[in-house]
Amino acid sequence: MPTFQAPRGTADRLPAEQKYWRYIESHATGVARRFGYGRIDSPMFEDAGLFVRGVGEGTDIVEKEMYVFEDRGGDQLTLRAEGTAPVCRAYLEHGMHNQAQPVRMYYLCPVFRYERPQAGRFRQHHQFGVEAIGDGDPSVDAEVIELAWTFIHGIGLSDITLLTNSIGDAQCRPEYIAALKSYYEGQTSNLCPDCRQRLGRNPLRLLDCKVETCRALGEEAPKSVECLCAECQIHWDRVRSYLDAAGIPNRVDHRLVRGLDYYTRTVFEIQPAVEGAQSTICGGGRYDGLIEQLGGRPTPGIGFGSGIERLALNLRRAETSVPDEPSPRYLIATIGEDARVEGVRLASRMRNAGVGAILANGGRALRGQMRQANALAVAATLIIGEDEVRDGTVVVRDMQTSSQETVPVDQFLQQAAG
RNA sequence: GCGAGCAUAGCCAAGUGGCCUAAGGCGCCUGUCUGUGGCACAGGAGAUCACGGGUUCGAAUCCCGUUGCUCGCCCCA
Repeated sequence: MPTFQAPRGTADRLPAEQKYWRYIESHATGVARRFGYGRIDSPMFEDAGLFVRGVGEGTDIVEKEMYVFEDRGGDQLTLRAEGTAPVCRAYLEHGMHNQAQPVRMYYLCPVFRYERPQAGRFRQHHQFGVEAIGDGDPSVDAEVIELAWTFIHGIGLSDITLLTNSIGDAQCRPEYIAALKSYYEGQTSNLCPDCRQRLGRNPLRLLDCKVETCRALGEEAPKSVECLCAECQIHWDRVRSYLDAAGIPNRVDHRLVRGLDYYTRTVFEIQPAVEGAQSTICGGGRYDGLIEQLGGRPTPGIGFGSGIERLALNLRRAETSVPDEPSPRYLIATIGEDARVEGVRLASRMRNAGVGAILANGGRALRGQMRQANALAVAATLIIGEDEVRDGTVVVRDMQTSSQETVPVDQFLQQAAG
């Protein structure tokens, strides 16, 4: 017999860990609602071209991480590789520019990338993300960042750092990159081999290299916020002052650059205090060129994505207390076949009345059924034997106090439902 | 895509070439207790020792390959 296991980089989410997910999701939807964001669910797969165009041809995601397949009709499709491009596609497809701007949306969905799995990284992971499309005002930047901050604080992760930066726009970024390049070109002998490669392809990436000598060079390198054009400068100053007004502490990190091509101006990340390679739990930024890139009129937008697996990992690490999933309070134990029938009847009536009930494994002696009640940690066990069947009663045993009383079935139902 | 470590029952694990037809613990099931849990005691089920090949009289144990997992790099959430 062949055996199967979950595909590499994927994981079963077992009942025992569901509480973390329910907890995170309910906080996410709650925060989104308070900020006025409406939920959007887009398809799990899209036209492959959407991501190629949206995320950028040279990015790792497009170059080597997308799940691309051809369907039976010959269309090239891609499992959702990222959250923002599909939302922008929907914005265009449904003419959302006719709604009040910005259009505020959030999503909670799986994302697929073909990567080497490791701590906090999977081939299928899940993101909570928001997008505010159609208004380039810096107050929207601050709003989105505040939403992220509020969300992560709300789930109980308080030892976190918000990093911000501005990487300019189509006007000023080329100049900045040129400045950066010429700075590093004078230092090539001090660069690590990786960085020498990056210099040609993606100079921004030199900034976040971890090699000691490169780090030192990065400290001295030209900073993007020093090369902003006038508009970007004003935008950046306002974002910062709005963040101050909202009381959101943040640290400007000149080395913060993001790997997706579409980012402009404001970029940000939230990091937990615990060191780890895959530590970023939230990342986002402004993408004012993306909608146009996808065939729409120039439309500003900003958003973030937050990895739920990483959030859950951090909740566990921080030993944050997370409420248990509600489970039935009652287990029904029966003795004999006649009682069994009554047990089935009672369970059914209870559930119809909105009361949770589990029928014990009837093949076992009462003793075994009681053990089961204990293992399932129910609040009370309902026992039905010959006497109870005859009298139309049920024994209600409180598992905590070990006290029990015999009550008429109807009376019990009324009490339990009320 | 690159580098490193690991792989024994559902989980944790002993075992480092021959009393291994594989210890122990958790969990599960049964009994002690004919209709009453948590404790204790007794018993039971559950393992092609990841897979394939090799070395050897003999392999869970040594070697090679494959697969998987974990960790790091790259990148990202």
